[in-house]
Amino acid sequence: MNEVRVRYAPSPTGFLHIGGLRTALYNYLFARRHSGKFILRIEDTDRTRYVEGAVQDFIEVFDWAGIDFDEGPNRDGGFGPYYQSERLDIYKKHAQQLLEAGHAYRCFCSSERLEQMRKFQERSKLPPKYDRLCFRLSSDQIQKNIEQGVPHTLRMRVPDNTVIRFKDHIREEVEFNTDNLDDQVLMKSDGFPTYHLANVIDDHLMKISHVIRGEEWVSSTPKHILLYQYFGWEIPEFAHLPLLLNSDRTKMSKRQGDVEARAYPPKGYLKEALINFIALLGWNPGDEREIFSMEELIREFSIDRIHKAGAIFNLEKLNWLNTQHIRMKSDEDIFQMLKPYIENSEYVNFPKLYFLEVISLMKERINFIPEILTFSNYFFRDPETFDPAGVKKRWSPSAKTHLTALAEKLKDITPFTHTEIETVYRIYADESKIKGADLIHPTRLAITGVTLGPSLFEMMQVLGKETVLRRLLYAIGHFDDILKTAQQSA
RNA sequence: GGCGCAUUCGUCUAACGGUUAGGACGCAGCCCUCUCAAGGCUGUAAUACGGGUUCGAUUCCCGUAUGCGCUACCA
Repeated sequence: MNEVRVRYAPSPTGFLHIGGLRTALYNYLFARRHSGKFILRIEDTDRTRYVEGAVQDFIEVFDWAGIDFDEGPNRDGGFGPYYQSERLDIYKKHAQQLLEAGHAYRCFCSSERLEQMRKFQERSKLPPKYDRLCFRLSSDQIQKNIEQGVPHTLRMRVPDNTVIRFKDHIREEVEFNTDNLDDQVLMKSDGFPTYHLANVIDDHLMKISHVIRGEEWVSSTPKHILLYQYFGWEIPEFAHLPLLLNSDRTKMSKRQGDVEARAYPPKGYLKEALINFIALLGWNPGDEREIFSMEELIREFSIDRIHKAGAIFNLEKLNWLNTQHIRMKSDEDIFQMLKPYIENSEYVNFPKLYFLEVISLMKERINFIPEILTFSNYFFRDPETFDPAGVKKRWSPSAKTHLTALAEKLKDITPFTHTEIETVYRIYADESKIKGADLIHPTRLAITGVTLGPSLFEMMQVLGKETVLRRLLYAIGHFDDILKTAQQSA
């Protein structure tokens, strides 16, 4: 195999969506797997749909996700420029070449005429194709039109009744008859090329070895092959990826969940989880492993194992993968990810060391990074409310007596470590002939206000003696009020 | 409508002619346990349909159905 060179070639008509991210990822994995190059090319030939900031968004998301391209905007690899809008001369030159060889012709038809023609064809149940009116123009007429400055496009001349076959790495052999192909516009009247022309020229000039793109391009591939043949160029390998779908099996779009990749990081998704997840949407290693790092994906990835059918983006599995990857992170890494949320919270003043301790207790209990702050806010503030159901279940008059006695004992514990605390609790339970649980639950409720959370004794250690005693004393002091409130809450 | 592509548990998927059709998410139950998670175990649930080919089809072929893509001077 020659050097592997692949590209992700988005059109900046919107921010990067999940499907695009997966296409880019597969290209990237394939390139790295084969020690090749991954190129980012911006296909900005449609000036009417251009979205400001889209290119910036692509680059930011790739940067976040760890998909680094070898060539592209601001990363010259000797095959630039990488914006198609800066390559207009190249397209013009090649278009001229096709024109001279008779593989393309000028079309002076107005968009009004084309539209009427299409409507008629639709009504008559004919295949919608250009009727080649301008192909039959005499050279005199063409000359006259040009002199009069009639705007025109350049269309490719598709041969009649010819079968075009190509081998797709994912779907075996695909076959088209050229009779079903339109004389595609190659150059628009504004001087910009269409996707088909620019794409083929750039893929060739940039020495792209494998075209890995979405399934929506399968039906245009025969046109591209024709162009390669017209130019006398070597045809690259093709792999058309299955589409990503909404939960109702329609093509993935907005309205249903977040399709823009940029929406995921702020929600607390790890790049490792997102990458892992989308890699598995249409690909699998052939065994039962499911957790992969980028390095492992690069090592294992193979085009031949890409699935054929479209896949629904299943958020629940992504969430599960997120918890898996969170648990594999160090406390320090999680702290770094949590930092922006801390800075935006009222807890900014707590020391880093304290957060690290909270993280080590919480990281196996959360699905998303920011939940460390929201689920366990009792690490940062005294409880103001007490879960009524928990109170009703756990607070008995005897609990008040025990809590009072325990508060007294806790004062003397030094160092205030979870083992020491637990020992005191266990001994007290034994002496009082009650179950540990009957002490633990009321204590938890008293110092956190809720019935869930990490191991009580470890939590007490992190909170510190002072805070624990303050909360305990408060709860004992308001014991009856809290109980009454809980009972009233039905 | 035409052309193309696809079709295994609800979802992501494995099985490339012979399996009690496997795994994962989700859901349910049990175990563990100071709660919640996590973990362990068990359960739940699928080859779209109809014909062939074959000793034998999830697997190969042909139809049908369904879904999706394309059918622009959009990509």
